[in-house]
Amino acid sequence: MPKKIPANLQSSCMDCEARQFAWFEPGSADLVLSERQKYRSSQLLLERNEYLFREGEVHKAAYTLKEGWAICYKQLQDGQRQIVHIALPGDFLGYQTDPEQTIDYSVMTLTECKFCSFTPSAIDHLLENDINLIKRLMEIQNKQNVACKLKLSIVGRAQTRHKIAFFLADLVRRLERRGINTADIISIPLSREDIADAIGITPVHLSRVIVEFHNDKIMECRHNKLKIINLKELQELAGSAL
Amino acid sequence: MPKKIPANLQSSCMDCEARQFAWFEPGSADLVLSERQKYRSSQLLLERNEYLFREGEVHKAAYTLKEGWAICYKQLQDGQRQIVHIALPGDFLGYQTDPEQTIDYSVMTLTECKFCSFTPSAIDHLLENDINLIKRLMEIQNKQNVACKLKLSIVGRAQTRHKIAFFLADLVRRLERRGINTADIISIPLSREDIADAIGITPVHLSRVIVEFHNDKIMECRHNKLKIINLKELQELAGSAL
DNA sequence: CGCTGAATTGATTGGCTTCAACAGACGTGG
DNA sequence: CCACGTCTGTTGAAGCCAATCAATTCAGCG
Repeated sequence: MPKKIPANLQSSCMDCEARQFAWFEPGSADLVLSERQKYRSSQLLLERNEYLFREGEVHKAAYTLKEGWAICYKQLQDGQRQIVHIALPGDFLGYQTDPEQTIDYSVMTLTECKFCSFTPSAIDHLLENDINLIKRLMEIQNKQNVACKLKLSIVGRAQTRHKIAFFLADLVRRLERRGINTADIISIPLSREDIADAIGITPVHLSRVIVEFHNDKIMECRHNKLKIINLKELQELAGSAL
Repeated sequence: MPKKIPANLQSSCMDCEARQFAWFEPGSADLVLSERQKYRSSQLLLERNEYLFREGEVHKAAYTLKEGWAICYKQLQDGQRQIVHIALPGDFLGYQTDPEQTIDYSVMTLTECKFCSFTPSAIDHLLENDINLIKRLMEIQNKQNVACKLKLSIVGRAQTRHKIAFFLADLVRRLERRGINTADIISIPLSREDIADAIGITPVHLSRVIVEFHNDKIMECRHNKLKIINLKELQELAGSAL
């Protein structure tokens, strides 16, 4: 069950580590942050494997993921799952220009997660009074768009080895920007099935190719631990895309 | 070569058939349309198989496709092509929040095409003075986002028959909304390779499955002509997604 | 220590690609 | 108007990559 964090225990936007990548990014407008924060409706705590919202629901809030990992996915009628995004701290989820519309994907936590939520009226108010927030929101949408087209082209046309390399290289880059030392062993709360569903292959085959990568001294990936051995080669396999 | 249409021959936004789907959509603000039109920088005429812009370029304008068909695609390093969108009249192309950024996809015409172009400064001016245009632009980005995630999930996880059905059903729906009678024979300027590159299979295999569909009395597709025989079944194959 | 779920590994199948040959449509020029 | 070349699309045969099914190993945990 999603748990609302009591108001007196909620943390401030000012101290948020995720802010660097989030809607309320740092900038010259820091003075008005406390003003903005008023419109952050509340903070939410979810356990592992809980849903923030599910595809098909009319779910009117939007969220910034503050802490934890989550997956955004769509489901086909035959039950097949395509993960469209691995959500990391700072990612903005669930925003729709029309809040009455059913949402087109589900968000499920992979770890315990903290979210900051925004109601449509709060978002409206922020947008109407802060041109920088509008621009930033557009930028976020734009980036999501670019990333989605890139994934589409990789999933549609790349070879399996390239798909895996792309997925990992992309993830590593994003973790790096969040201050994680990716030269060490990295903790990754993703199952084989999660990765497979993100790149459109089966977990069985993924397993085999990961062994290949290990033999080729590119990377190791076992027990939710990822160790990049040859980042340069991984990125080359991933393509100039990164 | 792209050809600029002389100012005195440019058509008005007011009479534009594509407007219904475009940025300057009809609405209560029709009175200010002539005001908006001032910021439409110019109109462009392209022949078949010409580029509006190419992936990797710094191309600062954005466009509404007014007439014709075009493809938006990305290219992998090995030359593989993924078509990310079939552009039809009204579609808004090439917009980026940061005009200095290189563009992430190419646009090539499939037929003679007419485009209405907007410079970044014109867009900025429009956005700063018309809250409805901001909202409309957000809505467009949002829709593109939703569509891209849907394509990703189909290309990643659906079976070939479903992919083809989805591609065609989606196209038919969009043509219908543009006033084309899709019960008749429809002219489609797409080669086998184009369709194959949109759904991530080979043209050879596509050809075979199209024969199957013909035998199953679902649709025919030959010589750039498409005839839907059993729309209901096509849509069912395509999935509840539509 | 045994239970459970995930990951690996092996054997087999099959869907799709690849390669190659052929047919059809279209445009051009004789 | 037909011959010719080109390009696109179709068809056939062969092979391979990845999926499937099943058995085994492994890690985590009570």
